[in-house]
Amino acid sequence: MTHARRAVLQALVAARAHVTAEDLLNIVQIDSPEIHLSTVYRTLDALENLGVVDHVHLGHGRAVYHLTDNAHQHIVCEKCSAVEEVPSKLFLQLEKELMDNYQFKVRMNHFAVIGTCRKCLAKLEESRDS
Amino acid sequence: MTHARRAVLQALVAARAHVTAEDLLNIVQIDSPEIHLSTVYRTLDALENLGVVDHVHLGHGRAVYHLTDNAHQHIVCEKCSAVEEVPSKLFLQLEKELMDNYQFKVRMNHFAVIGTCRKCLAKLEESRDS
DNA sequence: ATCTTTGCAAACTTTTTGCACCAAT
DNA sequence: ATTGGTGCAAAAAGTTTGCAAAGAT
Repeated sequence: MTHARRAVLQALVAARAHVTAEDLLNIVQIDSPEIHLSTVYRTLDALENLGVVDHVHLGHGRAVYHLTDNAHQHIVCEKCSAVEEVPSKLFLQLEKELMDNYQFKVRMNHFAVIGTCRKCLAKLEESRDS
Repeated sequence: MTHARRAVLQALVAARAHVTAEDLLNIVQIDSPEIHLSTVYRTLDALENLGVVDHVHLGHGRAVYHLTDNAHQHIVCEKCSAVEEVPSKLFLQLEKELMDNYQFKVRMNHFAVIGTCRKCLAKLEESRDS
């Protein structure tokens, strides 16, 4: 357990949400500006191997990291990029079906579910009306 | 409609499966070696805007492209990278729940569902026994 | 003393872009 | 003739790696 690792882990706990590697870098650099982005990646990698941390792809580009205990999924609007969390239990039936029919054990939360959010759907409605 | 676009579209139809931009490049270059990777990307982009093509992220790195009409999802094993297609109807209930509870219109197939496939699960069982 | 981790710079992978030239209507 | 598409090379964006120096046990 080194200084850098402690700092990254603390930042991750403090963030209490999905953060990118760069977000974490910005947080840890407030107190420890010498810490490098590659150290953040290596620490996250180590923490993932320990099963403490997971990363999720919310969309194109950057991945976000979070502590493993959060039992939720992410739904991401492809129009406005809004991210919402939804409880994992909505996915239970799908997980069961994939297990029963394909003997496939889903790790559902690795990718976000993308689509169109409430607000953007409403906007689309509006513009169709006019 | 130019030569390059025709070639890319033909390659995509011929492939009849998920292919990466580079796969497509390799196919079109058999007959038209002057076609460039950036043209493939630009053509795919144009075709996506027309709604003819979709791309899916199967895992880290490259995306795969396919014609829009294929109504299936991809499940990808994170251990062995095997890709399997599953019918969209397994996802209907989830789509309905997200719509009813969150007014969120899923575009389910943009990301693959990742997890562990039958074979790799079996291997894990074995190694646990020994 | 040994083995691991760090900082740094540089590589890497996939995709996008600027630009001058060429092709399609 | 004009608008848009193409080839190329180079940039971007996100992540990974090689290495020598520094740190942990």
